[in-house]
Amino acid sequence: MALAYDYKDVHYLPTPQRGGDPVAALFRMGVTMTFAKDEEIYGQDEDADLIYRVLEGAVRTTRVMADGRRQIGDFYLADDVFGLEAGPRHRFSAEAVRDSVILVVKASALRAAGGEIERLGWEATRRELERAQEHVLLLGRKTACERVASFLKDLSDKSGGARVVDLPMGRQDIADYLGLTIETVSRMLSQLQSGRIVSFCATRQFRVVNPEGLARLADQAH
Amino acid sequence: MALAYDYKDVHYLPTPQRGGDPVAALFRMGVTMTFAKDEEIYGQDEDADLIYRVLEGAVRTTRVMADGRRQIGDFYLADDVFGLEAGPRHRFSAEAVRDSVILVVKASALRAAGGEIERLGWEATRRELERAQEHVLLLGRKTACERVASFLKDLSDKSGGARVVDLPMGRQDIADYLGLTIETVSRMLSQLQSGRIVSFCATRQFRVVNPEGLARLADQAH
DNA sequence: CGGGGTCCTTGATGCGCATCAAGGCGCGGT
DNA sequence: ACCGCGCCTTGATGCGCATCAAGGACCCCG
Repeated sequence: MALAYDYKDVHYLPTPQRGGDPVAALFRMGVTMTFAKDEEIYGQDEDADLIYRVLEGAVRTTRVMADGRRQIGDFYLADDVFGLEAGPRHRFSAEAVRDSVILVVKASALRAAGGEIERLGWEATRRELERAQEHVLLLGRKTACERVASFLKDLSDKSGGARVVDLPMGRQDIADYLGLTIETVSRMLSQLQSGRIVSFCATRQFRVVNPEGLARLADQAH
Repeated sequence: MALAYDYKDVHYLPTPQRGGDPVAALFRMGVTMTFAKDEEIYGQDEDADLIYRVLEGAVRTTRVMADGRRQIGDFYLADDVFGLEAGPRHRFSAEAVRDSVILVVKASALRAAGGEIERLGWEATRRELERAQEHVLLLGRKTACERVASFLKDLSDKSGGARVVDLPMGRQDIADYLGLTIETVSRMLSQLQSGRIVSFCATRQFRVVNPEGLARLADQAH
């Protein structure tokens, strides 16, 4: 239901100023929308006419095979831009991982703006590509333990290297991102915990106990 | 050795006209270079100041982990553009799969050109992203047999849906692209052949015997 | 405070692909 | 033609992760 949204959810923005962030320029004429947990933001094979930015919450992009196997392309947290992963049509769908507030802008408007603004769109696309390529390496050549370690490290890095990190998503989402099953994810998390690499304060919050150990497990990659 | 090339390999181009191809505009002021089989075109962590187009031959992008595990990011055949997969520095290296002729242009020159030309660069980056995301799905959720089938179908599609297709790369490269071992690739190829899906005329050339069967195996993806 | 549902963990077993090992095939050199 | 070497195939075995199964932890709601 990307475009058939409720108008109560839409708010026109008075030129948001998010701390001198250059990407904010992309969204000067956007609208905000709210999505409930697990609500679809856009669907596989829908037109890719909009681009999006997370204000609050978390988003996943997913692709489902005919028999139900699911792959998550990426997660997007506060300030991340998504929806660029497409030609004319989206190859993945996007869903709210939990209740989320999303800023939306027309891609065509962006293209029309030209120059500097357009270049920011290219930059964002390039970052997406880099992340996708890291993901390819992870899925192609890392073990289950390395995948989970990479995932936790990535989350920690995204939070500016914080030692205590929240997991916005459940175990099934992690599994579908890492190309594993929920049981294997759970086992690897337990294993990392008993190896004093991380420590779970709650099901969805962990502490990095041994950052070097975590990096070593994650970055066997050169 | 991307930049320390031999000058004998460099030829300035008299505005190449490749059949009205729009991407050709990107390369109006490029130079051609030749690379021998397995020669490096650019290295991991090198500056990403150039973009490339295959004129003849084939190229692979690779990433090697500390312990030698290797992942191939993608293959590039005649007319494909590569080298966009990067911020300031390349995350993958690029090597010639066999003797190849490559057209090279400065990315900064392209950026300076602005407008229409720059947009083509964005388009090319977006196509790269789409391919990387297909690769993620393949590596995350497809079985060995499906991966090999997808690979063969992809090659056939790239050749305009040809029934008889050449494999420019060896089995090890296929394995490193698909996240498998060389033995498994070989076994799956044999299996597809005895299932009358494809038929190998030579080690590096096959015929698509049953296109629907191949598509069914490859495209369990919606 | 207790009941029920969802999500998560842990254990037992099995399978798909990796690993180890041994030839076979094709191709270039002499 | 023949040899030698690299690449590929095929077979035997093992391991890592999936699958199947059974609780346990947490949370919402009465």
